[in-house]
Amino acid sequence: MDDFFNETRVNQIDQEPMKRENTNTHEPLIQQYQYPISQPMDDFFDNRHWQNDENMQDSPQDPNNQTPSPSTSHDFFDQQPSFANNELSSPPSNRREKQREPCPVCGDVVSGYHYGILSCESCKGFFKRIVQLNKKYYCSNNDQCTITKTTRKKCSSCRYNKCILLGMKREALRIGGNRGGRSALKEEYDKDRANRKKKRLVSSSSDQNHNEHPFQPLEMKNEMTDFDPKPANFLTSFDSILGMTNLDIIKDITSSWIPEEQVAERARKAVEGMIFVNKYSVIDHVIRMDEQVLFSKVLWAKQTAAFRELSTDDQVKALCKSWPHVMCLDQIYRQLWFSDEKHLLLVSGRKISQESFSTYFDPGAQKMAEEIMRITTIYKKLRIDRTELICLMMFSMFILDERPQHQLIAERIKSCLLDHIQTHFSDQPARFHELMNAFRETSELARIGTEWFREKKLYGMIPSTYILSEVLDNGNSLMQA
DNA sequence: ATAGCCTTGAGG
DNA sequence: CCTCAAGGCTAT
Repeated sequence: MDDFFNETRVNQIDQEPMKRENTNTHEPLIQQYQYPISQPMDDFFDNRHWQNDENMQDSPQDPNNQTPSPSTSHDFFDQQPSFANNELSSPPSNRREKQREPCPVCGDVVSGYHYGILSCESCKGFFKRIVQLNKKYYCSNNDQCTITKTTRKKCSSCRYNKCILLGMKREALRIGGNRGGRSALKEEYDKDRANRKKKRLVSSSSDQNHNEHPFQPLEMKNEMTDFDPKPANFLTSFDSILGMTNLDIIKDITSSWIPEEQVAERARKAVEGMIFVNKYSVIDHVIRMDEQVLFSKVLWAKQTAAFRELSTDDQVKALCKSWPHVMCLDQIYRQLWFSDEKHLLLVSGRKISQESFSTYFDPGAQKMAEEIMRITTIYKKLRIDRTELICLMMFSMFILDERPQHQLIAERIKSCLLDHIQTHFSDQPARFHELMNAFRETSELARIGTEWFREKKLYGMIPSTYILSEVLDNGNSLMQA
């Protein structure tokens, strides 16, 4: 079963990597709508060519196109890769860049691009083994292990998860095991190299890049300029939320938000050519899209000062714990701003009417879909605005971890939300509590969703080739009652 | 199983 | 030619 899915996904990589067209034409319109209820977007969206995906083109695509990966600061400068003996024959800047990169996974010395990211030899070999031999590992520490050069042998499960989350791609392994030649990911690597070069120029000309954070996605600069640049009046980048006002924080997390249309574009590419054959294929379809949604949320989060408060490992852990919440809130966001009360709107734009839930979904998924519809109406009644929803999503990423640092950030986000409400809804003293009540219901749904996901996985209906499945299926203690 | 070093080979 | 990211080999 796994093999079957492996095959289908692996096959896609030999094709040309996906090219992103600029699809940003609608988003400014969308973002103007702060109040979904009074300004329904349905008309606007109903005539879109992508609203139903019957007419999918069969152009090649890369479902894992989104490649988070780090670039770093750090102090491994003095180490020399032992294999860099051809040093003199290559462009010096390029070489030097590689030398000073710590491996994002373990901190060892980077030897080049491997399976999608810059990494060291050992992590390259590790990832290759895992994928080639189709190994499965389990963590006895609730997927909470920290991976460093010295600890990397201790927990293969956490190491592998970290590889995946940082952007290593199983598909980068060749099907036939052919040696030599160029990587299928060459274009990505070239882009990333260009970005790093640009970034180095910028940081060396302006200031020390002492505030560089190690958890930066590959091509992030590109992504964000392609996507949704922060408004010109908000150019400050903060080191820490400690030095920011609540308003700064709100601006920071809302301006990095990746527009729905661009998430949709990515999700559609990921399911191009797939058809709904049966209920299982719907699960497959939805999960494949959700993977893209999640990547977008990761990109978003990593742009924000609040999330950057955490170490790389804590960021990974935070995502592992909160992804069901994030996905629920994102679906609610989609329902509120882009759908109507009668349909569940998938991120691809496909609509599923409430009456046909039972046709498309198994009973568990049906219950969840219905819950989404119900909880959406609660938020709708409250007339939640975009800022509030985005704050709640950020809040959910911290509140599930009991450690003091996480709780502190969660509290801060909460106070931002409170501020926002007091400023814009001063006539509604109960609004904050009502929102938090709705959030509690959303959390309960996320818990149910997690159980559903586990069950499906147990029955082999969610292949472990999915990142969602492999990396993020570990939020055991999701709920505080 | 790990990780350092070696070999390959398409594309520049 | 050369590069460099894939796969391979092997002592630990």
